[in-house]
Amino acid sequence: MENFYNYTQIEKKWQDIWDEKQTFAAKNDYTLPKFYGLVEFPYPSGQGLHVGHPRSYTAIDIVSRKKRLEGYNVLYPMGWDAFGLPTENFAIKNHIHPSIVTENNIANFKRQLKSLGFSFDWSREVNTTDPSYYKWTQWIFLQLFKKGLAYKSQMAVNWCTSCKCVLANEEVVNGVCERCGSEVIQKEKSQWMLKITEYAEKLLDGLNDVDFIDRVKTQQRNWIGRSYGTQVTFNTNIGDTFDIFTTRADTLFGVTYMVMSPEHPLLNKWADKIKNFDEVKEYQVSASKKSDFERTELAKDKTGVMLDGVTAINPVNNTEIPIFISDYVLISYGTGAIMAVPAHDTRDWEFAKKFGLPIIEVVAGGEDVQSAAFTDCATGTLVNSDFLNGLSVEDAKVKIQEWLTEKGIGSVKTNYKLRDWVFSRQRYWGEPIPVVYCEKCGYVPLPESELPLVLPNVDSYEPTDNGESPLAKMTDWVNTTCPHCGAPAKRETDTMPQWAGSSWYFLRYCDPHNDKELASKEALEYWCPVDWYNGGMEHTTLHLLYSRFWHKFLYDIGVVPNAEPYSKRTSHGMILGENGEKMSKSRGNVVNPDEIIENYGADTMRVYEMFIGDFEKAAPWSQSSIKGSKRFLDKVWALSNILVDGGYREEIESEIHRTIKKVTEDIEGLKMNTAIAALMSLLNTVQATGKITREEFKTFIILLNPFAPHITEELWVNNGFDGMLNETKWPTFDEAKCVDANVEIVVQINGKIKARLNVPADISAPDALALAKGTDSIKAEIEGKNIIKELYVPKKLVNIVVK
RNA sequence: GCGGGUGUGGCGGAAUUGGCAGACGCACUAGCCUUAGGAGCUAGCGCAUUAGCGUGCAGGUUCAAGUCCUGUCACCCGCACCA
Repeated sequence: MENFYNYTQIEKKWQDIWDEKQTFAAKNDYTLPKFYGLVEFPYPSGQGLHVGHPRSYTAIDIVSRKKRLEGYNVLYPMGWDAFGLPTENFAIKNHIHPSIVTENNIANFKRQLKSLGFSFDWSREVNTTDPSYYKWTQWIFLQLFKKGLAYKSQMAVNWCTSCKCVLANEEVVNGVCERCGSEVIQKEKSQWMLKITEYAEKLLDGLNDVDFIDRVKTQQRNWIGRSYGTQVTFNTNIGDTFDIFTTRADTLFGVTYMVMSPEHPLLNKWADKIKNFDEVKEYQVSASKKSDFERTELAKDKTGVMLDGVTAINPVNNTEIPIFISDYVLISYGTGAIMAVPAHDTRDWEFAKKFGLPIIEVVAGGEDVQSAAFTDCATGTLVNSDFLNGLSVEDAKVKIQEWLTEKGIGSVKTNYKLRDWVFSRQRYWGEPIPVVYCEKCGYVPLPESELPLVLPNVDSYEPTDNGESPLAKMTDWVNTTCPHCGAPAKRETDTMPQWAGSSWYFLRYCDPHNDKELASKEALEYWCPVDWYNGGMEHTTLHLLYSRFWHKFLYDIGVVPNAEPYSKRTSHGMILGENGEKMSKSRGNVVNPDEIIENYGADTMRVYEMFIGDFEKAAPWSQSSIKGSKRFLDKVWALSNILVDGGYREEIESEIHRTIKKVTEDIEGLKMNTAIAALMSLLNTVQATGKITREEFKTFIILLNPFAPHITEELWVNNGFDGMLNETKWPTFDEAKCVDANVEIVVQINGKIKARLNVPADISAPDALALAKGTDSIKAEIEGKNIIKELYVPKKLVNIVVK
């Protein structure tokens, strides 16, 4: 038999068999133990599959295949997150309807995925652009609307001055339009919002109950950004009061001025009290003109205007202090106003220096506060603070809180960085928002019986001049009647963002053809939660957070059985170009999966991507390293040549047990690279003996099967094993048989290796030490010296300390 | 600035509770085989020609440190005036 196998033919053969037999279709038998493995469904772009996609898909495919061999009923589904801007832009540019572009792209992606031999259950394929799917996306929106979690709000959006069109944040690159390179400004528009902030607490607390990798949990926690502090009411010289939020109420005696955001509503109310209102007005205008980009760039250079005529009174000492407006205070966080403590806050310190304001130290223990702010909360003692003097920061916070509460001017307050989710896009290629606007009734939800509200098929889906959705031009579609009062009304013409369809797709996989509900109760009870979800870190604060939000909402209204959608979340590292840079067309370092499959085969591609390095870390592609994986599979193929009858041979039995243990555990820990290394080692051992027994061979190819499913199935039938490999059982190991009867230990003198000994694995410490000291080379080393200490670490080493 | 992470051969990367650093693979070198080799097989492969030195750098704990502690440098990712 030749040493090379015809991977093209073999892989096609097995892919056809799996397809035809529906080998990997999840069973609807809800009595079986289940495993729900999930990977992020792709956006079917025109570029086709990226070599990064299969890294994630292969890993969970391996887990899924192993779980099946272990007897689980496995759901490993795939679908298409197909609404979105690139498709729409491509459609506009090439004058092809987005639905056709989508259809073509999906066909290409599907072909590519199938050519990699993933064990997806294709009978459950979902597509977010399919009306029978987005019917339920719209349905969920209606439930959110009914519960007051979807609302309209006036807010600033990105506007391209040249395209005369609203852009999503992703379309604004370095402050200019991604498509034409023109300036992007902020424009006020009315937008649909989802009240994700209402779930901030639940989203945080839920993290304690799930098995997510730490960096995902940390990133979500930081993003939600809970901070505990105090809301304090300040009086003014004109009688009005206003609130500020602080986490450092202990520093109240160090407050030397106040700052309000330029957008603060009290400013207009105070217009006639503020003597320099013209100046204030001017500052407000210039602040509003700054783009986010400029605001970030100018972050270090503090600007502001002092109010002339209105001052604040510090409640702890009745000192009159100035009020400034400055854009370093954000209207969207806390109360839009702060107390400034330059001695103990870096930003306040910079501002105070620039405007020549006093800096009063109230926490001692740092450097001179005139040269830098002392912000450490863990050390330091209160000074210049009357009744707080001598306390630690921690104690002072408690005491001042009590004092403020007693006076009725301060209360405990929790704030979040998380903002509500801007949910509308002025675009064609998205789910229509199922709401009608009636002059009399306002925004009225469509009756559920009218869902899906189908995206009308239009000839022109280009953005309009005035920043409205292309749907706005479809007057036939737009003009309707109010579901509430029957009067003429207009449909909402904005569509949902791409994140909508992907926020619940994993639920649909449980029961994808259901036309009565988004999925049946029984299906959800059985399959939820997802047992293992792998995806990119870039989705941690977007898709992953959004979908947790929707899921928690669906749980609250009784649609899903669990509070958390995913039990376990892992994340893969990126596959970089050969030069170590991110793969991109412009860098010219993109690797095409089709070419790899053509030249090396899908099994080699899979093994290589798993062997490339630590799954969680980025790894550069290497065109020469991939040959090692191919060579490995060629050698596996050649094992048929040296196959003999028999069970595990005594001399390699322990290595086989160790390998089963290693591969079994490594797959669960996503350490695919070391699992493959263990299989390579076993192969090397077996090859050195010149033969392999049937039992050894059987174990070996089952262990390899999840990694390289085609070649192993072929070897299975070629060598006369019964049935199909995927119907067999995962091998088991015996812990007791994982160790050899004899092991090599090293003998160290003062920690330096001086000899190696072969000893029985269960040798006693005294015997091991005696044996070591009886060895010639060791005898010479300890001759005439004092033995201070001697140790035996079982199965590892002997260390003799001499002087 | 804040948060998270990473530093190990020429390269990708391995190393249970601290216990033989460099598994496995790539590249490379020599030999074999071949009409030929971007194929295969065999052997070698951290540095240093010896007892020595080696896991970013400097200390420390320990019989023993890639692993623990203190300090420090570099790079990567995320957020970015969140009071």
